[in-house]
Amino acid sequence: MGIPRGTYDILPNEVGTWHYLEKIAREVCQRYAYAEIRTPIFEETSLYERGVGETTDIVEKEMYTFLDRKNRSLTLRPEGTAGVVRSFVENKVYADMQPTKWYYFGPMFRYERPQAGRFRQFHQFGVEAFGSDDPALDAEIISLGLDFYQTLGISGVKVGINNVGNPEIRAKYFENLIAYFKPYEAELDPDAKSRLYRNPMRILDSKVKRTQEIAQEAPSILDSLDKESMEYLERVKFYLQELQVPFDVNDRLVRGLDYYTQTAFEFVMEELGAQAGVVGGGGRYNGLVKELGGPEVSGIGFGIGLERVLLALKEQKVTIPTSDPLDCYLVTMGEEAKVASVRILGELRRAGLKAERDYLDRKMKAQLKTANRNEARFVAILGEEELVNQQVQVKHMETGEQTSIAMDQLVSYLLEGK
RNA sequence: GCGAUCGUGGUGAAGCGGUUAACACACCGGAUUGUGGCUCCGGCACUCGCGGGUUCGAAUCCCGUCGUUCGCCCCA
Repeated sequence: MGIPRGTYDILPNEVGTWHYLEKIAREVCQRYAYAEIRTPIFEETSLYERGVGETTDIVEKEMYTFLDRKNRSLTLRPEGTAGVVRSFVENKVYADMQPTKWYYFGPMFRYERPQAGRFRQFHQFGVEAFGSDDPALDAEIISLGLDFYQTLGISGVKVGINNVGNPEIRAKYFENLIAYFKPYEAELDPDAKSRLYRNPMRILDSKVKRTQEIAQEAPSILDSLDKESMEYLERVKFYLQELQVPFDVNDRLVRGLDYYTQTAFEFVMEELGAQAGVVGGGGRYNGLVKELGGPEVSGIGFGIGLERVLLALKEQKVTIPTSDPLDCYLVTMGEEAKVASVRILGELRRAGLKAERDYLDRKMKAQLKTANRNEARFVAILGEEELVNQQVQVKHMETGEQTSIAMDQLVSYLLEGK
């Protein structure tokens, strides 16, 4: 037996880091007036088939799908947006005042070969906003994402944006691309060839040299955009400038999910290696709410991969404040003292102090060592002599100073120093 | 799904065909009958992912298998 492939335990000494990520995410969202939503970790399989798109890699080969005892097909969520949109529709939140601005946080599941910054169970922090077509909202979302990285202390995250039009425009653009690539078909690498008729946009960011050369002169989607989409892109750019968000327009930027319309964007950190460089991505999905049974309400959001954020923090040697020192470690000597310590320990804890004692019958020296390891601010020593006098020796671990105080004064003494 | 890589104690690692599997850190104990962070001493792998094979002999070679890490596809 072992842990399933592509998963990992977050041990207590790492949990502090995760708490910190969540805390920053919540604080940033709070500033932008987004509220947290929690949806199930699994959904009906058809939600993803319809929402994410039948021909996407996620749906074709990466879903953790299973039948429950009544033979319903369920799937562990591979991404966050579909479930959130389902909830938006199912709870008729569109009937409330708009826009609706939500964020979420949690594990996602994709059956893939693990790699740097890629796991089968991984964690995303995501944001979704419904009910507005204002390009200022696109800019707000992008800016929120960037703010998250910056607040964490990560620098050098680049924003790439594009406009992928709408399904009709994309269909037309695909034709243009196919027409362009067709004469070169024999020269394309096998991957590119197989994508030619399925999703020619993917050929554009090929890493194969010859394919790259051919793709260099390929038509840009920007030339296929209608006036409305072009203008939309311009407005988003304008608002990003207003928000002082640096960005690059990247007309080759494609996202892996079918539902994107208009704005598509990515957060990239080049130094993180081949796969992990994209630390977040998102876009607008104006048809998705309707596709999933709701009214015609537009939406936009992003997903940020937290394992990749962690990689970035490590790469940039950003340290995270996680220490949680003990207020008092109770050192006992002798059976009677040990018994008496139970009551004292209880009092300390009820008074709100983080307190601990030895449970392994270790010697005083070992107990002090443990206290030291646990970063105890104070140690209270209880031996036979103290017991007789109803006193404890209180030692301040940093200064080494030690004083004798009455047992019933211990709580107030420790609280004073806090 | 494909390619490569590695798999030795709690951790990081040496050993790469021959009687006792280095070393460091961590952990436990002692030096110090009741005082931590430093120092010194001692303890801690009948065994080298698992299965099979080659050999007089394998942690060391071969095959398989499982897993790791990295890359491809794709993505966070």
